[in-house]
Amino acid sequence: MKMIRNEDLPSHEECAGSLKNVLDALYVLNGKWKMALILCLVQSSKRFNEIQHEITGISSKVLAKELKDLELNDFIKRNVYPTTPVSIIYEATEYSRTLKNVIGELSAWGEQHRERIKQSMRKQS
Amino acid sequence: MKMIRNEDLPSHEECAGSLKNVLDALYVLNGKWKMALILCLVQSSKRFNEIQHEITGISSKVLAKELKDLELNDFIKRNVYPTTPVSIIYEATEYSRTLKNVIGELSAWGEQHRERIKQSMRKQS
DNA sequence: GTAACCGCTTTCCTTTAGGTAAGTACTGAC
DNA sequence: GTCAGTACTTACCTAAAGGAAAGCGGTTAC
Repeated sequence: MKMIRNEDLPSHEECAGSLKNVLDALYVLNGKWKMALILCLVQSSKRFNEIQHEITGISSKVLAKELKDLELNDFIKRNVYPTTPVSIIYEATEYSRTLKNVIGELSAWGEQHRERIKQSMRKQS
Repeated sequence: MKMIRNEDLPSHEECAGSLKNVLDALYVLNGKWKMALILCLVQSSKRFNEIQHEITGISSKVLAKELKDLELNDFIKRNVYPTTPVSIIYEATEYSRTLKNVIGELSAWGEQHRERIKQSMRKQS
């Protein structure tokens, strides 16, 4: 008797669509900082040092790299104003605002997750 | 005259809360595969090889590691059934279902993002 | 016996992420 | 001149992610 092979069952095709979507989304939103940076700039446009001050822990090297990456993917815009000295203001694009729901859900989940972790720490002690 | 310093403006405190939430969420959901694996198992419980077949591209080493990690964080449960040979079935926990909205939004966004990329490719050619 | 399947583990290796620290080119204040 | 601030870049390094391929201990099929 042969084993029932996975290929015989149709279930994985139902799954494949949203799976691919999630993988595609994560491809551009990968890494530790991208979502946080988008959230930060959606709330208000900011300068390099302001961002670095707000996202505590990020180094200037990584911040510069992530900003370039986000600009390439059309999530943010780098505006140079000819003041003296020049001001460089990063702002979120319309496109980055399409991530509003994703980031909103993530934030809500993160909040309750932190609470859950705190609870389980209390039980252990 | 002194420059206006960022600290003088209250805006960053409004931002800090949700920023921290997002960072906390990403801390447990980091990496290329975790969200996809959770989605895969929320749709139905599966065996090791079934998962590896569905999530194309993941190696057995990485899959084993990610499954352990997800089990530690209470997102999935590893059930061993004493059949001959033993069946090992991974299933999503109730807690992983709290990510439903996050993953749903991510999937929806990923889908429209892929469409957008396709559009921009057409324009360039 | 031999081969194949299951659920991994092990080894080896390359790539990437990310951190530290220093430096640079400019301007303005003192 | 010197110091501070802005917006980075560069060089160096470590740690983690992740891939390829083989192995392993068991069972079942032929």
